[in-house]
Amino acid sequence: MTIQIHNTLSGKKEALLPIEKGQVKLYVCGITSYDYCHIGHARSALAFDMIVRYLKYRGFKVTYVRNFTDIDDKIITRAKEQQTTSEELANRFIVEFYTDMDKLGIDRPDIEPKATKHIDEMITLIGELIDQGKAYPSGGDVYYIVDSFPEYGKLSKRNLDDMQAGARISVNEQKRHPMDFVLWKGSKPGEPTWDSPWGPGRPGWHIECSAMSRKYLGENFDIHGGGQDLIFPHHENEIAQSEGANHKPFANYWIHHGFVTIRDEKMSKSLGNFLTIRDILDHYHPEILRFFIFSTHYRNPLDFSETAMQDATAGLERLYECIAAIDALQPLTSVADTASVCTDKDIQQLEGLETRFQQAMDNDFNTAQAQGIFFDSVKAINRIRGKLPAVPATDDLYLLKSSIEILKKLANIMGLLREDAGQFLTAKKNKLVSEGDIDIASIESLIAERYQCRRAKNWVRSDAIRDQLLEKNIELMDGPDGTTWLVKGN
RNA sequence: GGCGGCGUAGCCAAGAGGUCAAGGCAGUGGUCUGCAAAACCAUUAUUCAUCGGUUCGACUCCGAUCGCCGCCUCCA
Repeated sequence: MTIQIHNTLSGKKEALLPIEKGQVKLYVCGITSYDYCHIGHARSALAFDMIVRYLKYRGFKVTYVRNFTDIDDKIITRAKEQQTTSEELANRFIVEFYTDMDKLGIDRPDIEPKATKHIDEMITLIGELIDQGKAYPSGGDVYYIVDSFPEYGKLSKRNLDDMQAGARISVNEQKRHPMDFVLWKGSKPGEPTWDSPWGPGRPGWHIECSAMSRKYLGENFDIHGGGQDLIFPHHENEIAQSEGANHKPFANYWIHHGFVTIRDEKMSKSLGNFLTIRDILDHYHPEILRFFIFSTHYRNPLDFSETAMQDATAGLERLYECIAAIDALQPLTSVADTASVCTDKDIQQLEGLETRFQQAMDNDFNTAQAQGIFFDSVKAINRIRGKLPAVPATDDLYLLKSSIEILKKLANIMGLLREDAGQFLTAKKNKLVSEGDIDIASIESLIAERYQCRRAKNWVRSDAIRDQLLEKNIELMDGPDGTTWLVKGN
């Protein structure tokens, strides 16, 4: 069974057949570094983190390149506002980016090139395009001749005529054709600048990815990815530049993930409806964000809301509760000749876990379906656990423990279930207590008092204590081993 | 206006030409409990926006209609 990937270029799912057997070369457009990252950036980083991990899990060697755009108009403008240099600003937000990525537990790509470190490569590439008559200098800028690339529009499925019908193409006297796009921008006084054969300036946005992907992955490589908003013009232009210069297919597969929306609208600075990664991480454990993001297929829009995050919290806790319960089973109590309590259905369910997971993930990285499979397994595990006698059969115990190990291994591809289950659950409790207006000592002392009341069958006082704590959002649970408690809410 | 996508139970969300339309949340019933809570188990769509067509058979393919979203300008 091969991995099927939805390829934006063909609009269809295709089997992943790398250029070099067993080796996948992946280029992903990273951030423009001028501000804190929002959850849309998180989705991008998380999606490709998952994809890379899955490819590795399936036995591929992966070379993963993700760039930093550290020079562009927004950076220059923002640096001016903050009375600093573009370089300082860009570097500062790269550090902040890493802080967020580390908190989310995202692995570093193999290569993370910065645009400003590859000006020479870009100048070389622009020179090649000019030599081939596919670009022209004009007024200190250099433009790409879109008419020189007959396949222009093949990725975004549009043609030059359609686009010109749209009224929003900016008029620019320097351009021969309104859709020609800039490869090199002449610099204005006070702007960061590099020397070039066409005068001082800086690179256009699209050229960096063509130049850097060629340097690190070659002229033709396997997968190129990014957000859906990059399809046009960014990736379309990259294709025009790279295939125009190299006369070879550029990326074989294009993967584009969907947006994170809020109230069904794309997050954007102009609408002011964006949330930064750290906004979220202030309130939610990183795995909750991951669980939420992977609860939908990567190409679909994902609507952020408190409710959705609460659902994600509940779902993730269900998984952790299951693990914690199995962790708590004592392996030494098992005896070989105890009868098994597992039904064939449960055994089949658990033994099929990894295969079913692979089938889901092979199908264009369907994490939503994969999560469903986790829950199927949890249900089977809980069902068995519920029937377990005080001295369970060795085989049953082994099945439970090994299923949990597989579950954790597979969930790890999405970066989930990495924590110790007990710690995950108590950490949350402690956090909630610290946010409330009662401390653990008072809770414990009231529970101790109630214990005495309950022994004396003083239900009135005992219930009063319970209600008193409930007002503070502390819920009591009487079990055979004493009373435990939790904090209501999320 | 052009192009692309989506519309599945109260909410979120998979699936896919033909046995029961995954799973999560919420709801309901049960186990447990002094009563609860939590947890666990069970259960919840004769139906997949609407209308036509293709087919022995469609939620899944085709066409139209309605609604929503995105791109066409920087954007993950």
